[in-house]
Amino acid sequence: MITVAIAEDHQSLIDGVNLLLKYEEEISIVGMANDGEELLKIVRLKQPKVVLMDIRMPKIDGIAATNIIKKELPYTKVIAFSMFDQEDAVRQMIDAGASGYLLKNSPLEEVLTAIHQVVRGETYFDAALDPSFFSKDRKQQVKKQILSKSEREILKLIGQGKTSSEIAAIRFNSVSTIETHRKNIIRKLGLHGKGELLRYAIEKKYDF
Amino acid sequence: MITVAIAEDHQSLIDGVNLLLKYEEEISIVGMANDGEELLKIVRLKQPKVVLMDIRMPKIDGIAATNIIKKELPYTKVIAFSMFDQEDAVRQMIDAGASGYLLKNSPLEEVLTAIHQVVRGETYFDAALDPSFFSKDRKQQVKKQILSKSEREILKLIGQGKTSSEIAAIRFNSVSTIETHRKNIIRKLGLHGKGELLRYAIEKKYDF
DNA sequence: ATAAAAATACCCTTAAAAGGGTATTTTTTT
DNA sequence: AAAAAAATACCCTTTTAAGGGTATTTTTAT
Repeated sequence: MITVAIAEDHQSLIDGVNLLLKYEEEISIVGMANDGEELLKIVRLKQPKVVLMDIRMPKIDGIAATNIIKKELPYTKVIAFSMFDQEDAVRQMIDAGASGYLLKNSPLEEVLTAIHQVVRGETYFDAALDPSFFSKDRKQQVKKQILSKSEREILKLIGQGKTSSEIAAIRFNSVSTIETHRKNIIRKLGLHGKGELLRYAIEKKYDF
Repeated sequence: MITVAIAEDHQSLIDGVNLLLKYEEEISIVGMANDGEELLKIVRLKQPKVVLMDIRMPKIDGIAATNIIKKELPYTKVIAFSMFDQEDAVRQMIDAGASGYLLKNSPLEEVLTAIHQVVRGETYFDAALDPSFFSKDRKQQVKKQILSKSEREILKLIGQGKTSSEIAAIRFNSVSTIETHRKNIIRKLGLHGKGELLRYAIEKKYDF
């Protein structure tokens, strides 16, 4: 039996993961927490094999919590479960000892894959992430299309509230180019609808 | 001399406040921190009269930090310095013992007013806040126009990524009504430009 | 009862953004 | 050298948001 604890700020996400894992016979959710403090209590008590860890949490954030867990219970695998890709966050989570990094807008089935992979001692990183974070031999685990350098730069500027024409001016591109990049980013990340890209860009900025 | 410490995640905001307070002869910034842990160290060491406290901070959040400070140094006045209005945050900061609550999109001069007011033993709350949080006799301190119930509801939905037509469907209003509300919210909060309202709504959601 | 505030809903225009293409040039990788 | 990927830039349409009004009804407070 794979025991799992979930630490997640947003109850809806907990519910979603719960719904998914509830019917997995080899996986059992032994604890849920809405903040880092609560999580640590649960982890100490239940000693789960895997922790699905939100990075952004009240009281104790995911990075701090991961550090504490890996120190106290080094065999516990931590999978970061974050709203969006954020370079600092990935770096810090890996440094803290996380075995995986999932994006919340990924299909929930990825959670299952990641759990099985980390209990086997492997790592699992979602693809919209910058692949330079993990060593070459892990590259094949990056399945989804990732954002190119330009795309990441533009995403950052979008997150700063810039419009396409402002970004075009900054980068000495035509507006068309930025709009093409926007469309490619949207396609690669699987976003839909008007505000989604801006939401992604803004939340990514804060999600660490 | 009024000694002030600033705890703030975003260096640019620290710089801004610093620039403002640098030329105030009766105010002296005795410490700056980028996270709650660092802040507590500084506060214990320097014992400032006033702490400008970001709510959302790494390691120890503003609410936890305020609780600790008010316990250890009850004469230290804490002014919450938050990106946006968030009911829970205001409530929790007041409970933790904060003497004031500023919004970051307020004019910087308000920081000065707030500092002087709290050292006199008074409170200072920014106006885009729901006035029901503070007692009637403090109402006159609420100067700016505040959002009405509908406006706050719509702001919440905007923050959830809903478009005007979706919000109209949810609330059984016409799209025109929602658009009018949007315009009024924008006007009341002093926002400008395309993504600003969405940015405000999204960030508000996370700022606690 | 009568102001004042809030909620409702429309008019207009403009500017983005998004969703759908195609296409060329440059850079990188094999 | 050839293929693949990234960056560039245009075409088209539709939707949404925003900035500028005006205006009626409903609710709340004095």
